[in-house]
This record gives sequence, C-alpha cells and structure tokens, in this order.
Amino acid sequence: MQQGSTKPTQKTIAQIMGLAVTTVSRALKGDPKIAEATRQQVAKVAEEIGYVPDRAAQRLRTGKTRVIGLMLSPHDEIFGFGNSMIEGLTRSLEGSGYHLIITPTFSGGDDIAPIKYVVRNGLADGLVLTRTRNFDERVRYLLEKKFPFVSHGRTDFSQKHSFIDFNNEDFAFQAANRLADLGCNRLSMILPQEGFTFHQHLRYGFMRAVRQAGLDYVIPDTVTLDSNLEAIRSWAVELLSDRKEGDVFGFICPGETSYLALNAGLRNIGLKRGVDYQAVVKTNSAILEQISPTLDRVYEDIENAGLLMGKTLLSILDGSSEGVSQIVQEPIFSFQNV
Amino acid sequence: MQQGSTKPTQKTIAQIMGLAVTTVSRALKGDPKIAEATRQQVAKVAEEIGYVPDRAAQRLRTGKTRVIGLMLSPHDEIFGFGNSMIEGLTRSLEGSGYHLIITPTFSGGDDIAPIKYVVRNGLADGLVLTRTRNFDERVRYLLEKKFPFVSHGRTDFSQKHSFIDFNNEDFAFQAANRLADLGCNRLSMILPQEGFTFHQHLRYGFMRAVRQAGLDYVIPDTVTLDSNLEAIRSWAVELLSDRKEGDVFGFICPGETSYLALNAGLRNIGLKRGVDYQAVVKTNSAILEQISPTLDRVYEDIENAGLLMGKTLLSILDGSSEGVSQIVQEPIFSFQNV
DNA sequence: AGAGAATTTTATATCGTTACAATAGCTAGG
DNA sequence: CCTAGCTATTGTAACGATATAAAATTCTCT
Repeated sequence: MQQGSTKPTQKTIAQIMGLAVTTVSRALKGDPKIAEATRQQVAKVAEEIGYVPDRAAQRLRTGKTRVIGLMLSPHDEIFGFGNSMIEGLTRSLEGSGYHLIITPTFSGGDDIAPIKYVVRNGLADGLVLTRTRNFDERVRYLLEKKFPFVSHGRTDFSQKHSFIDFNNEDFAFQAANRLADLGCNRLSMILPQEGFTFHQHLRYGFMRAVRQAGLDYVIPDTVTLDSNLEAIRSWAVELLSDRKEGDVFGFICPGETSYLALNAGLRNIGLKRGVDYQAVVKTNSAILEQISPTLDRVYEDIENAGLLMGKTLLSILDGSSEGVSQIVQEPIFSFQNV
Repeated sequence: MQQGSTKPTQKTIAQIMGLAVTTVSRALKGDPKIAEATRQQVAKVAEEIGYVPDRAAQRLRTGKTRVIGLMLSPHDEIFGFGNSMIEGLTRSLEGSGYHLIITPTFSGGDDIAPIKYVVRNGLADGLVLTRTRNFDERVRYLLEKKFPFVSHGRTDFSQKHSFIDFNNEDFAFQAANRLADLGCNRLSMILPQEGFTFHQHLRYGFMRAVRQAGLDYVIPDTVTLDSNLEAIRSWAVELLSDRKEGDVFGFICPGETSYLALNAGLRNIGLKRGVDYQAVVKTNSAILEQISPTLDRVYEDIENAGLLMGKTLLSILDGSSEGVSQIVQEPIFSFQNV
C-alpha cells in the first residue's frame, strides 16, 4: 500500500524473504515446482506489501497484452447497445486479469483500419466485433492473420469462427405473424443495409411469414436502419399518406430509434399506433417499455451476448478450448394480450 | 510491413543502417543531438520496414503509459453522451500517440474504486471524469495523489483544477424565462440528485428566473434525472392530474430521457405539449430534433467538450501548460418562433 | 598544426518480468 | 558409499526502449 517509497515489485518481495526473484515469480503464478509452503508465504507477503504485477513488464516479456479490444461503431452506441455490450464484456473479464479497451470506429472511417492498427501494433490479444457483413473484411483479415476474435453476428465464410448471433430470422417471422394476427394486411420492415448478415436473416424470416399468410408487403429501398431519423420519418409518412381504403399497415422495426422516428412522423400526421397502424419493435434497453408500455416488443439480451463473447474469447486465449463456439440467442417476446 | 519474419524493432533498423540502437532511438524522437541527415534516413528506413515502437517497452522504460482513461457511468451512455464524449476525446488524441481506454463504472459500484485501481496500477497517465459532485471524492483523491485529470463539471474544492463545464445556470434561467414567455404560470424542473455540482447551478438559474417573474414553481423531491423512467412518468402524470383551473405548466428537462418519459406519461392521459403544457429540454444528440421538431431545445456540445478536455489533458501531460484550464461552455438555444 | 571545444555516435545499464539452464540438497537403490 | 533421480531453488539472459556516461569524430581558432 505504501506509495511514499517506491512501488513494490517481485524484487521487493524477494529481498524481504531472502529468495530469488525467479522463485517469487514462479510462486506467484502457482508453479508446481515451488514448495507449497513457500508459495503461500510469498502470496502472503505480496498481499501485505500491496504488490501488483507490472503489466508493461509482463507484456514486454511474454508478448501478451492481457487486453481484449471491442470495436464499436457509432451505430452501436445509440441507446443501450454499446453500453450493454460493454457491461457484459466487463463482467466476463472480471477477475481474469484481462482489461477491455474500446476502439471507436468513426462514421466516415474505414472500419478495418483500426483493426489492422490493433493487430499490427499488438495492442490486444483478442478482438470483439459487432455488425458483421456476409463477407466481412474484418473477419477475413483476422482469420488470415489467425488473430483471435469473436463476432456479434455470423458471416458466410466457409472457414468457421466463433460468434454470438441473435435469431433475427425467427424474430422477423414471429413479428410478421403477430402483425397478421392483429389484422394487418400490409406489412413493412426497415432493414439494415444490404451486406450485413442480419439483413438476410431478417428478410428470410419476414418473407416466409408473408408468403405463408399471403399478405402484401413493402420493403423500402431508400431507407435502412442506419438512415438518419428524418429520412425514416418522412418515408413512413409518405407510405401511409398514400394508403388505400382497407389497408392496415404493420411495421417491423429491428431497432429502437427507427421506431421512434417512424412513430413520431405518423403521430405528427394524426395517426395512432394500435388504431391506424401496428408495430413490433426489437429492443435492447428498457426505454421503450417505459415510454410505450403497450408496444409489442422483442428483446435481445445484449449484455448476455457480451458476457458470452467475453467468456468465449477468454477460453480461446487460454487455449482451454480449441474449438469454435457458435451461439444463436433466441428472441424474448413481449406481446401484449389482445 | 513484413509479418512473416519477426516484428521490426529499433535493432532491426540499427543493423540495416550500421548504427547503434541508441542513435536510432534518438533519431526517431527527433533529438537535436542527432544529425539531420541521419534523422531523415532513419525515418525513411523505419517507414519502409514498417517499424512501430513497442508500447510495452516504452512504458516499462519511461514509466509513461501514453494512455488516458475515461471513466464513464451508465447514466452517461444513454443517447449519445458517452458516444459524443468518446468521439471528442478520440479526435483530440489523434496523432498524439496517446490511446484512450474507457473504464465503465457500474450502477451499483463505488465510482472511486476503478479510479484507485487505475492510479495504483499505473494504467493511465491521466484521467477524464464526468458528473462531478461538489466535493467529489474522486477529485479529492486525484488532487491528493497529484494525478493529472480533467473533469466535466466543476467542484467546490478550494484547490483549483482543470475542468470543462456547461453553463447550466444560464440554461435554466433562459429556459424558465422562455416558459414564462409562453404563458406558463407554474414551472417545474427535474434536477439531478443533490450533491452533483450542476444540481446547484440549475437550481440557481431556475430560482433567479422564477423569482424575477414571480411565478409559482415545483421542484420534485422524489424524482431526479437518474430516476427510472417509470418514476418520472408517474410523477408528471400525478402532478398534472391535480392541476387547477388556469394552471399552465412548463417543464425544464435537463436531459433527453427525462423528457421522453414525462412526455410519454402526459400524452398517455390525453395531454399535449404546446397545448396543455410546455417544455424546454437540454439535448446533446440529434434525436429530439428528429422526433419532436417543434420542441424547444437547448444544445450542449458534448463532442466539443470531449475535444477540449483531451487537449487540456495533453497539454498538462506534455508539461506545456502548467496552469489550470477552466472552461464554461455556453448553451446553444433552439427555441421555436412563436 | 595541434589543442580544445563542439558535434555526433556508441556502450552500458536499467525498467519488471519470465524462459531456460543450472545448481544445491536430499532420498533411494544397488 | 556412490550415483541416479528427485525436489526446491537460483543465476543469467532476454523482451524493446531509453537515460546516462563515455567515446569517437569533426570543427574552430590560435
């Protein structure tokens, strides 16, 4: 605990106990070559003088940073996604000796550049990615470099890699059925940009339901989940302004903000959800539940995803699991009673 | 660029050029003791073979981590505060050789513990704090340890330290006047918990306006900015349910989510903003502008605050400015024409 | 030309930790 | 009693960079 003198090191412990530094080093990491009695005494002294290993020295010597990196895009941050992901990851790393660094990817920027930077400069031992594309360049790069990582989202590469994904197909399928049950005859869904893996999953689920029910549908080609809110808003307004007699619209929003924008626009022209149109929204925070308690929501547990990704990455790094871990999280439906 | 062989170091450059490692080291950092010609050649070779300094080695030798840490509480994350802060900080650090690590403070957790951890283990050279309290324990600790930091928010300590703050007093004052102008005769403001510095600033500004205009006011003692949304919602509903003939309520919301909750609750009981009540909201993202274009907003530029905090911290760390930098950002008012 | 100053480069030690090889101490077996 | 075979510990070097002191080189001026 002393800060006044100098920071305690293994050398300090060695001098106190009359041991060699090497012995202390090994004792601290539980090497079986060290007598149990010695090990315990070393641990005791280390504790007493407040010894903490110097990460820079460990890193220099071993080449391991004991850091894992999370690459976050600005789209991830809004509402709780980034927050929950960070919380889950942090929890998974607790007590492991690993630290988390968060590397923001900027709107305009190339999202592979920061990854190359981390890999080339050896800034982390493993990475966590979000928002995968079917043939994600980041994944391709990391696979090629054999750099450990876990992604939130699948890819279409033949080479397997660890990921956690959400069952977006089932979400879209169930959401569409729900809207059909509510009497909607025209369904619409805002999709992420083409190229993102979950674009396809959502589309498959949606189309399967729509075809089964024989309903009319609209998938906008001008707006996506990442469109600015004004664009989403005006698209929705235009769509409903042109509706014909007997049309009952049902929207699937795979993101909270897209719903807020859409809803704001429609409310502004005098339309009311539950009366003039219906919606099912994918959510990963408590905010919609608070603001619109009667809204049909589907919950994706991002914090848990983060936790699982962290654990997966740790087991890869510790070499305890050589295999690939692929998990698909199921949606949690919160539909109102009719 | 070669990854196949081993990572290039200063030694590699030295061998190629027939120089001593020391010379290379000095040349790379622009030491004037090295001949300009040598310096340029070394730089050229370094570039060609893709040399990047090993941060662990630098850190071990110099004791400097070249890292600055941002302590983020979960309250900061919602709606872009954390995101904007990160973006601003990252920009300020660009090209400086400094990295940013983000340390999340958990809801339940002690918010000084992670700071002690960073300081004791030497994980960063400087820190950025948000949400200061009047006698903030974190600030006290850092001042005592003489650890470089910049805070977002002032404190009441007599010892000066660098900060960036927002003129919350003026925000509250102008917002209250605005509501008075709109014909409100009962004003209310949701405040952060007592103890936070901006609680006082907001209160002063508010009270000054209220007294000048001679208006009635309500400051809730059960809900704060950090209350869950359901609590804010029901408080607002209760408040307006009991209103008397002739009461026109005006709300000041120093946070986006508090407005969303309040507005959702009131809308739910059939009240409409602009008709049954008025509101002025402090915002730091584009979301309210998109969702409620007619809302009176006051903008706080968090990204710029982050940028300034980063620059301030860098100048402290580089020793280029020994003094203390204290900046108060002015609010940007976006009031609708009446 | 040559001594001394100024400039440029080199040698050595070090930061804290761990890998590797070596050594001391001890027991068991022939 | 000597050696093989353990166990427990130690010594040395290295990771890559830099601070300090020393050395080599060039330059200046009488």
